[in-house]
Amino acid sequence: MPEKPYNHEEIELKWSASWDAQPGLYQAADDGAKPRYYVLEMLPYPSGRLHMGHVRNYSIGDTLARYQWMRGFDVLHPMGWDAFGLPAENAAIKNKRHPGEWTRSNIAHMKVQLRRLGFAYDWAREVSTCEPEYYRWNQWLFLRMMEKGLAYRKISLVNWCPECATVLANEQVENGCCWRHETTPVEQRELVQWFLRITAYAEELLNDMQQIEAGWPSMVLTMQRNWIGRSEGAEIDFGLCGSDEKLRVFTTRVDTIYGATCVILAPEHPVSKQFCTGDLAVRLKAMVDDQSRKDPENLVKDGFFTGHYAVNPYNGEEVPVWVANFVLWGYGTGAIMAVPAHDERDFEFCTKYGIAIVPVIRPVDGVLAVSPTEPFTEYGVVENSGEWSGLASSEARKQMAARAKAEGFGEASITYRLKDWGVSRQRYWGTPIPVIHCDTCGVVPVPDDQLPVVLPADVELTGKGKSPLASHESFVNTTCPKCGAAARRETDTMDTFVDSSWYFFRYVDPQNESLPFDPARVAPWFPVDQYIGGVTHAIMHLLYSRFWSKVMRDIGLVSVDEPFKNLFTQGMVQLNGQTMSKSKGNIVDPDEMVVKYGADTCRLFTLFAAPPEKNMDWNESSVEGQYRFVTRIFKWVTRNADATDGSGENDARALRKLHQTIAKITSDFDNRWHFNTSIAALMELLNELQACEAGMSPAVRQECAGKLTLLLAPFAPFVAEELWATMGHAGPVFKQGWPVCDPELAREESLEIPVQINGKVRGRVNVPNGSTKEEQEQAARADDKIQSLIAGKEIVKVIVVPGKLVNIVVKG
RNA sequence: GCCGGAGUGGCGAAAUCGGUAGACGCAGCAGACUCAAAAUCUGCCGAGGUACACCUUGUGUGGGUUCAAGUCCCACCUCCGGCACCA
Repeated sequence: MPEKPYNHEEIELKWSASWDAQPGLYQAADDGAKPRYYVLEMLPYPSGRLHMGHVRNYSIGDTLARYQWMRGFDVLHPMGWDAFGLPAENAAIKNKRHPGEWTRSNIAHMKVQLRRLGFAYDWAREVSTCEPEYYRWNQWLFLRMMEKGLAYRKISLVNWCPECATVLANEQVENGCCWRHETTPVEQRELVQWFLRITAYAEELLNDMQQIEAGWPSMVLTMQRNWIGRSEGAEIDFGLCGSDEKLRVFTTRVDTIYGATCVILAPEHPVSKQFCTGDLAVRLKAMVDDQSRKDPENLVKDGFFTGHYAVNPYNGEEVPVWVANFVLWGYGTGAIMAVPAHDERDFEFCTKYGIAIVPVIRPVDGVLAVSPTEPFTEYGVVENSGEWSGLASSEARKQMAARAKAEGFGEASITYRLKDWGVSRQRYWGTPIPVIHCDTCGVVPVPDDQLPVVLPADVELTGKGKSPLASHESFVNTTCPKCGAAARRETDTMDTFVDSSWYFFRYVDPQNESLPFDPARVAPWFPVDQYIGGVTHAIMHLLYSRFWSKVMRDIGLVSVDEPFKNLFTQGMVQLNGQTMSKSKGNIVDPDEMVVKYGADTCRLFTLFAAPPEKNMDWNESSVEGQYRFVTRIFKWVTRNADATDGSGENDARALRKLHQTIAKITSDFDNRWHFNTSIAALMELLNELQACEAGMSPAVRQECAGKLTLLLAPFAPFVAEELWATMGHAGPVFKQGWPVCDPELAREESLEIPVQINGKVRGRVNVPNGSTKEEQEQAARADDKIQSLIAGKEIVKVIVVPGKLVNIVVKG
């Protein structure tokens, strides 16, 4: 067969149409006949167009999915849409289009893009979170959480983004600003809000990390561990002078309590308000409202004495009660005991205001400081602390907390940085929270058989004022399911992170109308074998998903503790070292790439440019290199596929490289996913085959053409399918068996090994593969050049690493 | 400040277990083909030297361990990510 020219457009459009016409092509059999493999990529927000980050994420996942098909697994590879969210509302306001219409047309376009790129998704399992068929189960699950006390309402200070006109979860606040509006400071507002009790699972979220330690990047686990922020300590009640009330503080260093020289309250603490009257009330108000507290980096410690005193329960000493801007209301009890001798912050504060500094801990091998110039914050030996003096810090912590418990003025306690997940959003385009407010019955859950609470379509969006649903009368006005009286619907919607916290379960049973999914169908697919997405979701999405899975397990829907066995976080796609973004105007459009070079080239380039976990820079001229590679491989295979001539003197050489390449790529897949080196190995193979071509027999040409096509298939599905069909084989190519390396054929007959003298390479000798140490040493010594270099010198020793090198150590 | 990760040619990178540093590709240079160009093919391509099948030097900096260090240890510098008054 003469070589064919490579026409990417013709080939890709042809196979694209063919694959689209076979809806069952990428479906999992789900019958247990083959071992199952679940490849999951984070579902996109339907913003309108795919960006290069999507292309990279999905190229990695698709390559893995196709490889696992070829390895004989029953692969589940679904895709869906994280379709609720604020951008749809904003776009609707701007363009006077309904958010649903905007979202659905975006989905339609992006789906075309995904298909054009050749990603092998089972579209029969497509999930779109803005459809009532999906979000009714958000509501159903929310009601189950209410029943278990895991969803609750409370008044609290919450993060409010004025730009979004809604509340944000703690996880959605970055540097005091909204995660979507990086320059908009988040305000604190006191509102009644719905919360999910993620803190009830704090301990489990920490402990179960050992189940996924092997399969998750340690950085993500560390970030989650820090976010949860478990801290062991004690809560201690200080008496208030002239009152029966107590003031509770949290400390991790109760062993230092004899050094406490004041108690400090957060400005928001109720006792602060109680103690501050007259002028102090004005100072307090100013401190509460002070926006600069949002920026902890530049916050200057500031505080004032309330005029009140508290009593240290251990030694009866009276200490002044202060209010200070650096004490956080949201952590611990919102009040601390200040031990300036043993805490950096307390030292800074007390030095500034001339509060006494009393050292009570000495270094294990040192003496107690007299008038310290800096705090000693490490563990040591307790001194000047009554009966506890002489104890080691760690021991004193335990014993002193036990005493507090025994005498009723405190107890050992564990505090978390993690707070409950605020899920209320005062926006339209989200899942309505399924409760009804009745004047007589209070908060009443919507009964299951009335789900879903459907978002009304006819809503006026202005972006101003309160939640759009609140002014929709026919939505708001309803009757109480309990007493039948007139009542009002809840008008807040759920955080969209609820939607993405369990969608991966729904994929397994996406049409289920009586449950979120059938537990029996879901069980065999979990945990997900491989989850792939950006590290930006390390805390929010991944922590919420872990939490939600545990709740579903406790409801009896799921049998695993952890949803994702293996997590892979891919790097960002950048242009000239900068993140691509609309505001910077440096977006590379995948569509243009596909038109110009084809999907195969686009995919190969994203995989070749860098290992998948690293950030990669988009460089158009490098893309052309991939196009050249695809063209060369296409031409080589088409002109050799049914070759009839050739001597065969290069057969062994060609087959050796072929089988070495099979081993290399298989190992890349199984061990580390460095597809850049896999593709480099394919290039090396092609270079070698071109060099050998004239001397290859027809049978070996065909053999190499076929295997090369199979090795290429996970990376460049279109051209591989075309070549496979050209060779007259039945497809699809990604369901063929993955080539197996024959170690005999891959084996090198002789090896060139370097000969070093004193660790410097001085020559190279050829030895038969499998030579003994002695044979290698002999070959090295026999080399003319080596002989002349060691002549007359004393050989101290000779190190031989079989197949690797010979190092002769000489003296003189 | 604390916790991670990284630093290798002009560029993206490779070296997976301490054993030939720079595979593979991009860009560049030279040549072949061509009236010419593009495409394609061949060769060269870290730096310095040179007798060009050779020598010296070289993986952020400075030390160390080792027959041997990009890789291990100590100290430091720079960049990226996360956390950051969490008591």
